[in-house]
Amino acid sequence: MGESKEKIINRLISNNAEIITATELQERLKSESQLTHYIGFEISGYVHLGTGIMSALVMKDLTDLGVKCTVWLADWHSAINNKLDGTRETAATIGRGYFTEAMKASYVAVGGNPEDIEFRLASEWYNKDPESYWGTVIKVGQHTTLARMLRSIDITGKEAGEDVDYARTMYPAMQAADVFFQNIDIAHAGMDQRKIHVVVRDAASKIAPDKPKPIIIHHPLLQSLNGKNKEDKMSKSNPDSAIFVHDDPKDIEHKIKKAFAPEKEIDHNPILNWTKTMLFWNRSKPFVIERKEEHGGNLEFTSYAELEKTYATGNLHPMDLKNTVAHELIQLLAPVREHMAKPEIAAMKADLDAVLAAKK
RNA sequence: CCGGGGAUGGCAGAUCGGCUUAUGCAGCGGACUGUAAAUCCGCGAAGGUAGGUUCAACUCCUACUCCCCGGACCA
Repeated sequence: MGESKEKIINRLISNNAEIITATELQERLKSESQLTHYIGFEISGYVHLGTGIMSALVMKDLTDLGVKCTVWLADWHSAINNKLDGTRETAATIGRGYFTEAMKASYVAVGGNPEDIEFRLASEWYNKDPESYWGTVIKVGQHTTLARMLRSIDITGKEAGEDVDYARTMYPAMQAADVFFQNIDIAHAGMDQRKIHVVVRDAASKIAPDKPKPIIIHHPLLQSLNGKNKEDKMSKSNPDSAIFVHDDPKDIEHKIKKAFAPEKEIDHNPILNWTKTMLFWNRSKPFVIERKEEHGGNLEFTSYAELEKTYATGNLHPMDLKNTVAHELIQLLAPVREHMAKPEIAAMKADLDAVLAAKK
C-alpha cells in the first residue's frame, strides 16, 4: 500500500458525513496504543451497499491506519425491534452466518483482509460480565433524559405509525452502553445514528470521566434508487431502493436501469450520489464512460467534481452514467458473489431466505 | 379484570343482505421520453377465526382471537 497515513486521514475527513471530532481523531491516531473501532448492526435482513460497502470503506481506511475494527452483531437489539422472526436466537444464527459472511465478502470487495475484522455477538459479550453491562445501561439511563432517548428511537428502527412497545425505549441506552462496555475509541455508523451517538458523547463524561470521549464517525447514507425525496435512503424493506451485496449482475443492471436519474440534476440523483459516495471513495483509476460515437464517444474522469460538472451541463446523459455505474458495481461486488456461491455460504443465505419468507 | 370501539386488497380507507366491495397510494404491463421520474392508457389484488340466522352475509347474531381507547385493581 503506497498511501500515506495523512492521505487516508484526509480522505476519512472529507468523505464521511461527519467526524466528531476530526481533530480528536487526528490527535489520538498519534498515540502509541492501538485505537479500537466498532460498528453495530441489527440483524434484520440482506446486506445492502450502505451496510456492506460503505462501512467496509471506512473500516478499510481505519485498519490501514492501525485501528482495530470490530463489527458488532446486535442480536438483542434486533429482537427488541422485532427483526426477522423476533427472536434473539434467530438474530444470532443469521448474524453469525449470512451476515458475517456478507460483511467479510464486502470487506474483500473493497480490498481488505477479513481476518483484520473481529465479529462480536452482543449477547455473548454481555454474558461475559452481565453485571457490568446492564449496570452501564442503567447508568446511561440515569444520565440521559427520557425525551432525549425517545428522540433517538425513531432512527433506530421504528417506522412511522408503528406502535412502540416499552422495550424499544431501552434500546438507545443499550446501544450507548455497548460503546462503553467494549471500551471503544471510535464508534462508527451511518449518519442515521447521529442522535444516539451524541447521547454517547454527552454521557461519556459521566460514565467514564477519566477517559477521552469516544470519537464518532458517520459515513454518508446512500440515496434510495427510487425515492421521491433526496432524503430517502436505501432500505432493505424496499428491494428496488437498494442493491444487496450478493445481487447478481442482472439484478444490478435491472435496478440501476429502473433508478431515478433526472438529466442534469445533481442534487436528488441516486446514481450520481452513489458514484460520488462509493465509486469515488478512494478511486485511483479514471472513471471511464463508454458510449457510442453518436452520443459523443467515450469520456474519462479523474475526479468526481469534474464528472458532476459535466453531468450538470447535460453533456453526460443519465443512461450512459447508469451503464457505467452498473458495470462498476458488478465488478466491485464480484468477490461477494463468488463468496456467496460457496455451498456452505449459500446455505446460510438460504436460512435467511427462509426466515424472511416466513415473515410474509 | 370491567366498559367502549375496531378487524375489508401490500398500505390507507368507503359502501352494501343479493347487482363489478368503491376510491387513493403502492405494484405490474404499455405509450411517451436516448435512462428513470412526471403524464396518459390498461391490469392484477381484500372482508381475523369458528358457528348461526337467511333462498342469499363482507354486511345481522353468538363465541373466540387480536388491536385500540377509557377505567378499575395494585402501588
